[in-house]
Amino acid sequence: MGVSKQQAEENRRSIVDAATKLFRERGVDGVGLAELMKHAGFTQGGFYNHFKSKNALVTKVIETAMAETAAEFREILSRPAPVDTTCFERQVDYYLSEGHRDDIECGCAVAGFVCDVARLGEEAQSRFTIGLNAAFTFLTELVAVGAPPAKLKERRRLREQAISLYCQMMGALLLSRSVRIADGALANEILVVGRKALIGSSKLKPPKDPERKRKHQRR
Amino acid sequence: MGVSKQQAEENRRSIVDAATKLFRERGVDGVGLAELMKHAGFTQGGFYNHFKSKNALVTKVIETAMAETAAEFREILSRPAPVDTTCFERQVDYYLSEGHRDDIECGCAVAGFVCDVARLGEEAQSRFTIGLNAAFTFLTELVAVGAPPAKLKERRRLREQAISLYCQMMGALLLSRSVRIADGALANEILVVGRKALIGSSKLKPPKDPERKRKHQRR
DNA sequence: TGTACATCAGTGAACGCGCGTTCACTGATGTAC
DNA sequence: TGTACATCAGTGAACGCGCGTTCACTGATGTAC
Repeated sequence: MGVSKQQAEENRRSIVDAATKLFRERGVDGVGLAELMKHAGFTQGGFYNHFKSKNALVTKVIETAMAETAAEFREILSRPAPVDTTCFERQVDYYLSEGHRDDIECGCAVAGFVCDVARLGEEAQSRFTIGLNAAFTFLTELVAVGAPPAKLKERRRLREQAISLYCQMMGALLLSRSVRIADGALANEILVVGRKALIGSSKLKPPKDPERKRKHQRR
Repeated sequence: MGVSKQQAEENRRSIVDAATKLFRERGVDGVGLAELMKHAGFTQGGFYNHFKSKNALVTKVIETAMAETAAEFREILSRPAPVDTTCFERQVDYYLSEGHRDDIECGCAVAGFVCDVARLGEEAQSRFTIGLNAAFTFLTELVAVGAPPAKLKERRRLREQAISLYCQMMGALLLSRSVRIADGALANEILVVGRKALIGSSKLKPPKDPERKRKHQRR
């Protein structure tokens, strides 16, 4: 129907946006191109003006989602408000909230794509890796804030802690999602336990500060 | 072609066995009934002599996989050899081994189905819940062994610790699988860090025992 | 115990359907003169 | 600046294919007498 180059670029964006939500919610195999294009506001024939195959879209979607994830992390770290220990806590509280669990289509892209990506090829995985590393680095920054000075010298240790915390956080999210319909109580318990353990463990070896310790136990 | 009732029962089993492997590896949506029946050694028409739909098979597969998982846990706990702290360590070492990560079709059923189950209905999820609870209970037993006497009185705390450790363990397994093809080094790092953190954290509050503490730090 | 028959697991072809992909066509955009 | 034309995003029908499911048929199993 004749469309400006800029408009075409925006339309391509719409397709990727629709896909990033639908793929997360129902899986790559669970979404057809006809439905996808309809969600983006087009007819299915137009798809191949933008991507050479469904697989190419999948790669693009993961790449985009991961780039956005990484950008979000950078944004948080560069805020005028200083990064302090509550930063990590807020992150955990959000990540393991019922809201985030239930909002799969807009939720964490790593958790949303982790299963599909394991079954996809090298190309998709390598885009995924970028976002995953960004998440690890981001968390490393956050745990570094609360870490005792001795630990600060060892970036490796901090990264290890971040990786381990991230696994726990994402694992809890996925498990909570997987039983939500059948057993809401269990699903919520997993979230609560996860928050408690994560926020607790980030303070396991803090600078000696009895006040903080008491706070932790009170939870 | 005429088959005894016992043989028919065994054949149904073959279908479930083939499905449990294929579904784990490629996802429920990634496996067709024709291929599935071929793997089980039959033609596709016979499927509906055993199940009223693909969905019914999915439910049955999850139910069976979860029952087997639970049975395995019971078997471990009832072994003549006493359950000691190495039990937990061995479990973690196996769970986060490269072998277990790469052997998806025979690996942990919870990790294998967690993503599909989140998208399935209540029926499938409720079967899944049974296995998940069994895993939590099993891990609770294992961490109870190494826990200080004070903690033993509080089953709730132990269960919380078990849930949190399980999330971490499964999260690490899934993340390692998701980047294995594109970045084997990162995939292995996740496993190593996970083992270190899990085995370390299970000993974070042990009975005061300097020997054990030194061992932990040496890792 | 032997015979006649109902049962039902297994076969393989066929069903309609939605999939990913291709195609001829449209017409505004963007370019060449 | 105005005109003629190439480009190409979008349409919607069609392609072959594999999906889940159904069906008529087969023939050994299991049952009734």
